[in-house]
Amino acid sequence: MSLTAIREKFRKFLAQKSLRVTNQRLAIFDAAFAQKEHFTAEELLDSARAIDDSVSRATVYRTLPIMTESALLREVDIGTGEKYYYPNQSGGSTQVAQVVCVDCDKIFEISAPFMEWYGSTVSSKLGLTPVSQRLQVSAHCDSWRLTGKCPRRS
Amino acid sequence: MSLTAIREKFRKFLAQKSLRVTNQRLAIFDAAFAQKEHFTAEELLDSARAIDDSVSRATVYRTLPIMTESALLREVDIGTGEKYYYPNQSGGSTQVAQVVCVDCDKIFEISAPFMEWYGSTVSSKLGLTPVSQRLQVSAHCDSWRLTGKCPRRS
DNA sequence: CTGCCTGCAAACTCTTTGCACGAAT
DNA sequence: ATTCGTGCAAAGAGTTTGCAGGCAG
Repeated sequence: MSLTAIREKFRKFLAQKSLRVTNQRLAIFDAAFAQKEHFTAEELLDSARAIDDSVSRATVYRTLPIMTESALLREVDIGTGEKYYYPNQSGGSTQVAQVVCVDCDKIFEISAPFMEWYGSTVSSKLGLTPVSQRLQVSAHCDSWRLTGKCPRRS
Repeated sequence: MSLTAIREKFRKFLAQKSLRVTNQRLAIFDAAFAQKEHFTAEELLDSARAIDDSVSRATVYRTLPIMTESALLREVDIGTGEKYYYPNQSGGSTQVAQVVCVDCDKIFEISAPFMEWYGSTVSSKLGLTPVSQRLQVSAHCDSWRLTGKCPRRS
């Protein structure tokens, strides 16, 4: 899906939910889809301000849930206190696991279709209906194991 | 393992690490092992104070990592902001997944030995060495689906 | 024009920390 | 007698929210 097509999808989502298309929301959208890695709210704020310096932290925090709901962004919580986001290029609701480097917090997204099967199997045994599942692996990079340093870390 | 045996294990762990056996630490220990469900730091504080009312929030927060390190407690982060804990009766380091009811936050612990295999497989492909893995399924209880109410919820 | 959106700053939640006192070894 | 552990209260991090003014529809 092209960037303009996705931006159009965002406009439509806003319209459909009777939400207004503001410059700030568009700036945040553009900033989000310009990211190459997972990003935090704070990083998104910086990028969005480079596009439209009137964007405030509050608006970023108010816009993120909208973009997550509309499946434009994915939210990842790796338990570090802050949430990470990344553009959902695929458009679908693919099941993904994360491998997280505990040294630099880099996140790798790994397709894990079996997760959904596991979720249903385990839930039904408990009389529950699964909503979502997450699978995360924390790991050291091998260079850390060998040299005590993570190449991506300060 | 009996409760007194576990309490003894706690004393030994403290001694071995040159940590002092204080009334507060023992009260927190007893409070933790009296819990029937997963509990939060705040809940543990309440229970511990019922045993020794001199226990402070700070000491609970300082003791939890000690008990987690010593494998007496397990820590679970389900992404709700606060961490949950529960006594590790088994003594071992079993791989467990969680099924979490999104209505009442009840946590079910499910044995999932394959997680470790998955973690190593996926990590090695990325040149990483796995440290830990977590698998969580969020679900509604069926009574919520049918009646719109969760039996355990306010 | 109406009412949603916005920026600002204060509030919030959970957890951590600096300090001086008190207790375990 | 040391030194670690403690309670208290303040600080911290990330996120949310109340309010008065601003802009989209």
